[in-house]
Amino acid sequence: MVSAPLASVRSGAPAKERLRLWIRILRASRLIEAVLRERLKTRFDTTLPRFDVLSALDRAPEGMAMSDISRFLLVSNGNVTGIVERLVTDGLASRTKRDGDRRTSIIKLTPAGKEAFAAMAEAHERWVDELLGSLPEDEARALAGTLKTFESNWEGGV
Amino acid sequence: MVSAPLASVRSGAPAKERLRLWIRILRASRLIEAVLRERLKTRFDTTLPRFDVLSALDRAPEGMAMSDISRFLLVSNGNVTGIVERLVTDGLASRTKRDGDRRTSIIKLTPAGKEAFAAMAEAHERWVDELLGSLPEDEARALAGTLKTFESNWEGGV
DNA sequence: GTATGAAATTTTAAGGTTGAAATATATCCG
DNA sequence: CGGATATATTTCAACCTTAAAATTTCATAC
Repeated sequence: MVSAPLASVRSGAPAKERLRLWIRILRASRLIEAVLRERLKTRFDTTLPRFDVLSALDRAPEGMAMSDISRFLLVSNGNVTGIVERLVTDGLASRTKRDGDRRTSIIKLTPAGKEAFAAMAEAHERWVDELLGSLPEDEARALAGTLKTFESNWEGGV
Repeated sequence: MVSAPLASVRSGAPAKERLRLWIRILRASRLIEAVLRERLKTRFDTTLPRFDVLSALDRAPEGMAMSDISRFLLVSNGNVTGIVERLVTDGLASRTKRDGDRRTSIIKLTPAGKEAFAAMAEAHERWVDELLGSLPEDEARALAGTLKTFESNWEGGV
């Protein structure tokens, strides 16, 4: 035995503290998600996963491969298959083959998809602003900064 | 027309700022959840929702009604039905009727359930500590405080 | 060119999730 | 008492989600 576990050495009781933080992050995101989901349903008759995919596609006018979408949204490949399928059926997205690689589909928003997303995005932004309205501007910025650093560290570390 | 929209008056461009924050919260929680889910599966052959229910039950030695569980975990009633069903099948939870009200079931951990949860909780706490390890202690505390306030405001407002 | 392995995607099975409808029980009030 | 209303829960259909297996296509090395 060379030393106590690192975690115990770092400081008082960090594990408990971080666990509490994690629970708070989880609850906050679930509270917000629940409201957004419900509003997307009642006002636009759509779902959060569909909105997420539209949102990803909207930032990529040149289109995205299926795997780009799943990587960006942090969901599995098979998951995206079904959602895109329904978006295509509904006329909001299109899929074409990429020249030179018949494995890859390129998914794009259709004009109808762009239009539908624009309306949703506008409402979505208002809702989020409302739901997070109790956070003072500076705290929001600080929080975002901390989480950004966290996410950056993720790629390298974990 | 009396005034510009409140959001625009409060300060520069708060909506965008809060939207960014929301996206970061969402991504952070998805990143962490993905790891926890994968580890619960490989090391304990269970799922995050099951773990969540066990965790809720563990804090309530006297047992919980189905609706207590769903309210606490922020999920729907019907959802809990299925998860508890499987926990009971696996011998980790028990359901009994409450005297005087035959609508209500009281769900409790069995001894096997307590034991299984204890092992998982210990690992879970270590994992979270590891995954959030890149956050300095003071930032973690600040973040938790902000989120706590946010959650408190929730009940009153929104 | 042809085997071999890598890459992109879909399929499949199991389970999670919701909102709404259905069921069962309790309570309240005239 | 008996009907109306409220509460606790389950059922249902549709969709989301994952991990793993299967499929298709590509790239590389003989």
